[in-house]
Amino acid sequence: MSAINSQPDFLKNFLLAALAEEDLESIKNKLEPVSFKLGEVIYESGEKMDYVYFPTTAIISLLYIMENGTTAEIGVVGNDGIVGFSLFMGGETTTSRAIIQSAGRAFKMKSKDVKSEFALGGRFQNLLLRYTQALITQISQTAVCNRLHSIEQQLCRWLLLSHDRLNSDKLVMTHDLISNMLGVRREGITLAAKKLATRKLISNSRGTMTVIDRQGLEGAVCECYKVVNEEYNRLLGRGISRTFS
Amino acid sequence: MSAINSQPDFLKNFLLAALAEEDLESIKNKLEPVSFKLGEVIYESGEKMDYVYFPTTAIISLLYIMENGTTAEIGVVGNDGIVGFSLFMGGETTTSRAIIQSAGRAFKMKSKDVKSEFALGGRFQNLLLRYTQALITQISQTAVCNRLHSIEQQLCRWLLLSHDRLNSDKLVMTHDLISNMLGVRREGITLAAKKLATRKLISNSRGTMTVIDRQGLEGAVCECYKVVNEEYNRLLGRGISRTFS
DNA sequence: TTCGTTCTGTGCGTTAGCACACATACCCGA
DNA sequence: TCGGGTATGTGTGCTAACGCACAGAACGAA
Repeated sequence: MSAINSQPDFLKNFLLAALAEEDLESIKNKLEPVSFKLGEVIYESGEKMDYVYFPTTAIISLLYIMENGTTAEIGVVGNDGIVGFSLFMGGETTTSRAIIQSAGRAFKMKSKDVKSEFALGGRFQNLLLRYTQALITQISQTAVCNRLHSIEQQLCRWLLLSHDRLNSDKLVMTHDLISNMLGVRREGITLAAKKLATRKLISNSRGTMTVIDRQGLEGAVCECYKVVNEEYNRLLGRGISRTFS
Repeated sequence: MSAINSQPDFLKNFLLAALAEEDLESIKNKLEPVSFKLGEVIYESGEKMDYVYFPTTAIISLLYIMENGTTAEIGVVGNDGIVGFSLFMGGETTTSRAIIQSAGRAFKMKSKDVKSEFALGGRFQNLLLRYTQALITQISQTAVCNRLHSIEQQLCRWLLLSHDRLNSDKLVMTHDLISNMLGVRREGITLAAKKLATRKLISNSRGTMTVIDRQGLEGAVCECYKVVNEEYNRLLGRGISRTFS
């Protein structure tokens, strides 16, 4: 699961890493590694889950699908969090789909095990609840951002959210994929991406976008990005952003 | 607190009403009635709360205020819920403001008491968590609705949300207030309201809007309204909608 | 190498929502 | 009863984003 001298892989997930040694003792044996491909659906709206997932390198989008098939992202989870809040919140299912936005690895844990650990009411429960509050902040900010900000600003936000959760500056994603996430037209993304490329903040080639000027992107993004990040920081004691730690 | 033959007032709050007799025993002595005026701010973004609130007749909006002063509603709470999830979720504060959208009454409970009841892990905890999940659904749907639907559809949704949480068909609210909630221009609301009035779904006079044809409104609203309502129903065993019980 | 597929760039015309301006109508308190 | 503040109805551009259509570029499998 890891090289002899390095930390165990599951500690790459910030939530798991935030647990104390004694909490991890009972949990680490219940974790199983799993890897995901781009576009894979982890769960479907209304479907019961058998597992929750602690991503390490994968990024998962929470997507809402309208009756007419159009989609919009409501939140994103990477190595900062956990996929499957409805299990410990008691609802069992949600109205959104969880889909792999960037291929990678995660650790899964059986629903039953999560529930029993959660019911103990200790640090694990506390951490999951605080994370869920951070996710609520992210979803709220998405609502606000959808209402009030331009596609260009939102694209910056989305690129930064992805960049924070990856090790690379190269983001493997098509304009079409991003447009589905942001709930806008593909052409809108092409246009916004070109503008950002002109300003030398990113470069843009078929199927990949590369972050060139991280600081520049942070200058171009709306306040939504920073607000969410500071809230993660406050709630979980550690930011996700590569720059504002 | 109530007439001799009628149920206690606090049971007008669905969450409290959903508790079993024995759960209420320890809680009801910790509730204090309070009444609110339109526009009153219950708590400010980042501010610690001394109380949570179980509304009975009041309606509270959760509002996000941008740096430039523009606002957008991320959720609404009436007799269906509780204001102050951040207390039991562990974050203590949120990034949004809670403001009275419709004057009325509520019961308040001390933070400390909520936390200790929550920590017992019984039905009270379960109910609060399920409610919070329902709120997440509402916030998510707001995000989606902001992205994909017209002002007219959103106005319908907002009128129905308010109508559900009131005893009257007469909603005391100006176009300006609504525009702040929906994060659009006042003129946009005026226009949309006129369209709805032309279709005889509502009537429109200075400072008040009256629901005339509830069913017609439900026909004009986007799917977002129904989705949230069904989710409340599923999670809390009872809908909020006046029609889809 | 070739052919089909996928991704990106671009150019329309159309619409929703914005900013600002202003007229009117209403309510309440002095 | 008479202002003055507040709420509403309209109009005129303007911009962002949309829907559609299509062309070229890059890629990948046969």
